[in-house]
Amino acid sequence: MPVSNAAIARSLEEVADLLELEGANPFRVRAYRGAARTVSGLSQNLSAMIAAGEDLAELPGIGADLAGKIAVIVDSGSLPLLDELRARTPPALAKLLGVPGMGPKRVRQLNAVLKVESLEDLRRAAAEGRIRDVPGFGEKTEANILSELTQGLVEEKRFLLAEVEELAGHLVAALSAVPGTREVVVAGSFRRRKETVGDLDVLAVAGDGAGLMERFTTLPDVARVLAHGETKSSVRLKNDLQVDLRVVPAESFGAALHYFTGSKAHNIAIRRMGQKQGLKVNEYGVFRGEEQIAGADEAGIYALFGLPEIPPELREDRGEIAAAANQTLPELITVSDLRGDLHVHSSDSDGRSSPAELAAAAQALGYAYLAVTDHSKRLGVARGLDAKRLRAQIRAIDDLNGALSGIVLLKGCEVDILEDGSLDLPDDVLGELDVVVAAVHSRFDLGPQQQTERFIRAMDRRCVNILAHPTGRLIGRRKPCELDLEKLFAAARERGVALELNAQPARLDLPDIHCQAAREAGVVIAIGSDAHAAGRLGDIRHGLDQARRGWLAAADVLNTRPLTELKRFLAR
DNA sequence: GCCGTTTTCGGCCCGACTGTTTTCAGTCG
Repeated sequence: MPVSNAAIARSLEEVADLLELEGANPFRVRAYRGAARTVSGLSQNLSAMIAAGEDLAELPGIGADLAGKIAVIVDSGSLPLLDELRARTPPALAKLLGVPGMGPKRVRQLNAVLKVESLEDLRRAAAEGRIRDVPGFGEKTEANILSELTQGLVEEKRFLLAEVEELAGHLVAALSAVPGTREVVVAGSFRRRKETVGDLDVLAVAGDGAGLMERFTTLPDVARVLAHGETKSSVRLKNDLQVDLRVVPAESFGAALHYFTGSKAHNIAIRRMGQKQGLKVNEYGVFRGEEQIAGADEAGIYALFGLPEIPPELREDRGEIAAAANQTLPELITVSDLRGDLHVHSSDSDGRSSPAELAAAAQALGYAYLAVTDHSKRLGVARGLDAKRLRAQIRAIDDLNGALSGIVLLKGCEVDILEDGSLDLPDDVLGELDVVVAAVHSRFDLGPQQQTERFIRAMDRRCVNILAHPTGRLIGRRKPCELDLEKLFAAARERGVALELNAQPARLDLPDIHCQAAREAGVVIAIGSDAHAAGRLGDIRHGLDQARRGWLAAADVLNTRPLTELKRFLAR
C-alpha cells in the first residue's frame, strides 16, 4: 500500500523533534518542519508524484536531500535517519516538548541531570522537588511544570471554529466595554477562519492599557493567568481555551493585525520580502531604519510591496503572495452569492422541520431554491426513505411548489453509496428527482484504490449530481477515508458531478486545501448546509468560510447559479 | 537543510514575557 502524505509528514516532524532534542542546527530542524508542512498541504499523493517521475525538489522547502529522503520513505516505508535518532534518544522524550514552558534546551538539561525520560519521570521529579535545584530552573518553573502536568492539558486541544464563535463575541464585548478602548479584534486562526483554533489572539487599541489588562485577566471565565504584562497577557479559560491579548498603539494597529492574523508562514514570507528591500517588518509597523513607513492599516503594508490586500482566509503561504503579485487572486465567494442550498433534511427522515418550514426559512434567507435531500432506506437510524416513501415526498413537494411563490423546492435525496459503489435506491425513482446527492456512510476503512473505485462507480450512475462530504472525516473524531483525490477530481469533472463542501462545523468536507485543488482541476463545488432543521440553514456560513480558504470564487460554486443554469448542470 | 534581484556560501523573522539571573537564556507565538 502506498505511504500516505500524512505518514511522510509525521516522519519528517518526528525527525525535527528528535534533532531539536539533540541540539542540532536549529535551521536544519526548521527545514524538516517546513518540509513536513509542505507535504501535509499537498493534495497530490507523493507516492504517485514519484511514480510519475516528478521532481519533488521543485516543492517549496524541499531540496535535493529531502526529496531523496522522501523517496526512501515511499520506497521502504521507513527512514534510516529517523531509526538512528530513535535509537539514540528515548522516544518518550519528544513528548516533553508538548509541556508548555518546556523547550529542547530544558528537556535536554533535565534528561542529562535527572535522567528524566518521560512525562511520568517529569511529573515525579517536579512533585519530589528535584527540579528546582537544576541549573537554569527554580521553584516557580518547577511549580508551573507540575501544574501543567496535573491538569492534564499536555495533549494539545483544538476547538472547532464554530464552537468558539460565541465566546469570542462575549470576549470582544467585555473588553470593548473598558473605558477608552477603541479597537478589539480577534485575529489569529480565528480571523483566517481555520476549521479549528488552538487559541484566540485578541488585539486591542486602548486608552488605558493597564486597565484593559486588569479587566482581561480577571474575567469571570478565566481559570488561570499565564502571563500579565503591559502590552501582552495570556489566560487560560475554564474550558481550557487559551486567550492572548495584545495592546498596541493606534499607529501600529494594521501591522499588529497583520502580524497576529498570521499565518506564521505568511508572515515570514512577507518579512523576507521586506528584508530584501532593507525594511524591517514587525508588529509595530514597517520600518526603514528608525522611520516607520507603514503600519496603521493592513492595506498599507501590502501596498508597500506592490500587493493588493490579501484576504485573511488566504494567508497560509500557499501561493497567495505570488498570486497577489500577478493580480490573479480569486474574487472570493461571499454569502450573498448563494442562491440556494442543495443538502437539507426534513422531518420525513431525521430532520426536525417539514418541507414547508424549510421553504419558508430558505425564502427568508433570500434563496431562490432549496433541495430537500432526505436519507435513503439503508440509513435506518435516520429513518431513511425507501422508494415508496420517497415517491410520496415527491408528490407532496410538487403540491407544495404549486402553492409557493419566489422559492422553488427541489426534489432530492441523499442516497447511500453501498460498499460496492451501487446506490441504495433504484434508478427509476432517483430519475424522478431534480437532484441526487450520493454519500458514503459506511466502510470508511477501505483501501485507497477500492474506495476511489467505489466513488467513481457511484458517479457512473447518470442520476448522481453531487458527491456529499467526500472524505467522510469528522474533525477530531474520524480520519478522512483514503482516496486518490486526483483520480476522483478527474472523474467528477468528466461526468459533470459536483463535489460537496459540507458546511457542518465538524465536517467541513471537502477540506479547504482539497477545494483549492479541486478548483484547479476544474471541478464544480456545491456548498451544502446539511441542515436538519429550518433554523440551521444558516450553518452554511461555516462552509463559506472554508470555501474562501479554498480559493473558491462564486463561479466555482454550483449553488450560486440561477435556477435555470443549475437545472442545466443537474441534467448532466 | 534550504535557497539566491548583493550570495553556490552564508545567511536563515522578530519581539514580549518569565524566571533565573545580575545582564540574559529559554520559550512562545
